[in-house]
Amino acid sequence: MPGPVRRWFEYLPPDEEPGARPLRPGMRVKVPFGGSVRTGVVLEAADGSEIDAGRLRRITERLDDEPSVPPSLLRLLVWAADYYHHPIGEVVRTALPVGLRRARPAAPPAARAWRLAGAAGGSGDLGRAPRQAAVVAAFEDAARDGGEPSLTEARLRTVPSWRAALRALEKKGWVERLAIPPPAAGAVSKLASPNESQARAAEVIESASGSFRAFLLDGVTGSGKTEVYLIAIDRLLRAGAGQALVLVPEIGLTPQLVARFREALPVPISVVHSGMPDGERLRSREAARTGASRVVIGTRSAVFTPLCRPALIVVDEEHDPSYKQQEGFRYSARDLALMRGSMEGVPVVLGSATPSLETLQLCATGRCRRLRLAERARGARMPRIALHDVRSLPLAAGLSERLVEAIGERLERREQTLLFVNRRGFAPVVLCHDCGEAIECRHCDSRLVLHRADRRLRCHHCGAEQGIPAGCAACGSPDLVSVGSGTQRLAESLADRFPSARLLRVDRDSTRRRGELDRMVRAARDGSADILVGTQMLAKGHDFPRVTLVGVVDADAGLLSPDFRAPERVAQLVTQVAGRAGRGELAGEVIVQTRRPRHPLLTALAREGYPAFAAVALAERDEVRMPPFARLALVRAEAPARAASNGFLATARELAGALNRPGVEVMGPVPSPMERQGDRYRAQLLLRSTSRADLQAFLRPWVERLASVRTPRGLRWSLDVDPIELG
DNA sequence: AGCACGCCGACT
DNA sequence: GTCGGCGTGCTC
Repeated sequence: MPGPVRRWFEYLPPDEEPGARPLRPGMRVKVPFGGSVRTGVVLEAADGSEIDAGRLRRITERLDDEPSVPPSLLRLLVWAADYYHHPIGEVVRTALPVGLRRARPAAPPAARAWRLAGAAGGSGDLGRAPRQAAVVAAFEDAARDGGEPSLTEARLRTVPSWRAALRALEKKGWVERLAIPPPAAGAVSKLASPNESQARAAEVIESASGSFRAFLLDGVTGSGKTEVYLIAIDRLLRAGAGQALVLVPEIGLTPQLVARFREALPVPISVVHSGMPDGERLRSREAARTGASRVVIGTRSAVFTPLCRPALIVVDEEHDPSYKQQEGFRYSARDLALMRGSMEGVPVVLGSATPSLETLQLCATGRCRRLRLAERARGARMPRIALHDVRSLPLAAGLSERLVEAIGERLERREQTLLFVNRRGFAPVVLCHDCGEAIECRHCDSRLVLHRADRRLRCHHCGAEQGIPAGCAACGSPDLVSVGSGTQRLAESLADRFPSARLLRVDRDSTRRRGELDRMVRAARDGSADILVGTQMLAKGHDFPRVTLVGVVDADAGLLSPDFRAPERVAQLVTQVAGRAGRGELAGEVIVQTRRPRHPLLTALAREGYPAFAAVALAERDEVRMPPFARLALVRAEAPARAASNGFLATARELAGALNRPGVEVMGPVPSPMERQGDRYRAQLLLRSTSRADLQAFLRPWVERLASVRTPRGLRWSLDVDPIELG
C-alpha cells in the first residue's frame, strides 16, 4: 500500500490465465490508485466486498510468485500498525527494502557463491594476472581442508579487486556460480569453551526451542553473553531448527561482532542495517527470506527481516534506546521482537547487564525467565563505584583534583583511563563577562556550543552554526567567556596537565567519518592511547582490557533531567562503563563526580550495584504510576506558531473528553522541554492508563478523529505509543 | 503521498 | 478574457 494511507483498499483479482496460483497475502501487486499505478502488498484475500462493484478496480498484475512479505511477518506488520496507530501503508513500506518498493518483479537472489570449475588451470597460467591468481589461490585454500573449492562473497572480499578478477575467471570458465552458498568446507563451529553458567544458559534457551519463551540473559559486557548466543544458535542450527535473528544497537553493529559470528558459525550470515547500499541490503534480506542465510544480524529495522524458518530471536543490549525509532513509525524493535517471537513460536533472548525496568518487571511477574551469567568470565573483579562529592571543590575543566591524580597514577603504571563527559564540543555555553547574557541559537531555545577546533558556535539541536562574534549582542562588551566543559576542553586540559600522555577523543565530531569509530576503538584496544575522552558512544559494547580507571565527569545533568527515564540511563551508563574497568588481571576503579552524593538512586547504584538501583527505581515508578506500571502515549505537535500547536492539542484534548473513556488520563497540553526548536514551537499531550487494553481502546477511535481534524498550515503532529523520551 | 478539483491575482 | 497559485479531499 502506498504512503500514509490509514485504510485498506479492496481490489478485484488480476486477469490471469485459469489455473494460475491464487494471489496470497504478502505478494506485491501493481494496482491503479487514484490517477496512477502503484505497488501494493496484498494484506488479505477475501471472498467478497462491501464496496460497490462499480467502484472496485482490478489488480493490474502480480509482481511476486511467492510472498515478498511472508505471512507471519505480515501478521506482525498488521499488528504493529494497529498497536502504534500508524498508517499500514507506511508500516509495510518500512519493512520493504527500496528494491521491492518499485513495481518490478523481485530479482532472483543474486548468486553469492562461486566454485572452481573443471576447466580451471586448463589453458594458460595466471602469471600476468596476480589478482586472478589470488582468487584461484583462495579457492584452493578452501579446498585444502578437504571441502569443495567453493567460496562465498564474504570470503572472497578479502582479495583486492576480487569482483573484476572473478568476472574474468568466470569468462574463461575457470569459475562458476552457485545458486545457494554451500556450507563452508569442514563446517566446524569455533566456540570458546563455555563456563558453567554460560553452558547452563545456552541449554535452557535451547530447551525452549519450538515455542515462545522470553529470557533475560543478564551479564556484564565481558561475561560472555555473545558466547551464549553463539552456543545456543549453533545448537539450534545443528538441530536443523532454522534461522536466528540477532538484533544489536545501532552503535553496537561493529565489524568485530559480525566477525566473531562469522568466525564462530560455519553458516552463511546476513548483515542488515540502514547504512548499507540498497542492493546489498536486498540481497541480505532475500537470503534470509529464502533460507540461504541462517543467521541475520542487524539493527532496529532488521526486526522486519523475513525468515523462512525462524528458530531464535536475540535482542542484544535490550535496554538500548536505539531500538526505539524516534520519528515517523515510532516502533520499538525490542517490543516487536517479543511480539514476533510470540507469533512465530520461537524463544526470544533479551541480553543486558543493565536490563530495562520493563524487562525486570516482566521477570518479576514470571513472563520472562532470568538467566544470570557469572560475573566476569575471565575471573577479574568487578570494580568499586565511588561517588565523589565535588560540591565546593575546585574543578579544572570539570575535573576534580582526586580524579586528576588517579589519572596520573594510571599513566605511571601504563594503564588506561576512560573519561565520560555528557557533551561534545569545547564549552556548552559562551556568555558575556560584563552582562551575563549567553549566546543563544536564533532558531531554538538553546545555547550555542563552542567548538574551538574550527572556531565555530553550533546548535546541537538544529545544527545551525556561526562564527564567534566580536562582542556581546546585548551590551557590546568584547569580553566573552566560555563556561562549562565538553569533550574538547577536557581533552585540551588533560593535554596541558599530562603533556606526554596519548589522548584519544571519541565523540560524534571526531568519528564522523565512516569507520573512524572502529579505527579509534582498535587504537584504544591495542594500547596506543593512554586516556580516552568520550561521550556515551564510547560506553557501548567495547572491550578495553587495559582500562583500570573510569571517570564519569558529571552525573548530575542526567539525574536532574525532566525525563522520568533519565536516572535509568545514568545508571545504565555508569554500570556499563564500570564494566570497562579492570578486565583481565587488572583491578578497576570507577569515580563518579556528583553534587548530589545523597541521591537515593545514585547511592543504591554505587553501594549495591544495578539490581539495587533497579529495585529502588521500580518502587518509585510504581509510586508515581509510570511505566512499567502504567502505559503512556504521547502526542507531539509542532508548528511555526505557538498558538497552532497548542490549538491542535487543545482540540485533541476536547475530542478525548468527548470520547468519555474511563481509565485513561489526559495530561496537558504542555510546552515541550525545549519549546522552540528549529523555529518551530513544540507542545505535547500525554496519555496514561494503567491498562494497556484501556489505552488501546481509547486510542483507536481517538486517532481516527484526530486524523480528520483540519490542521493549520505547517502543523505537524505525531503519536508515540510507549514513548521513551518525554520531550 | 500524489493528484484532482476549485476559487482568486498577473499575463498573452 | 485565460494561466496558475496551493488549500481541501479522495483514492477500492
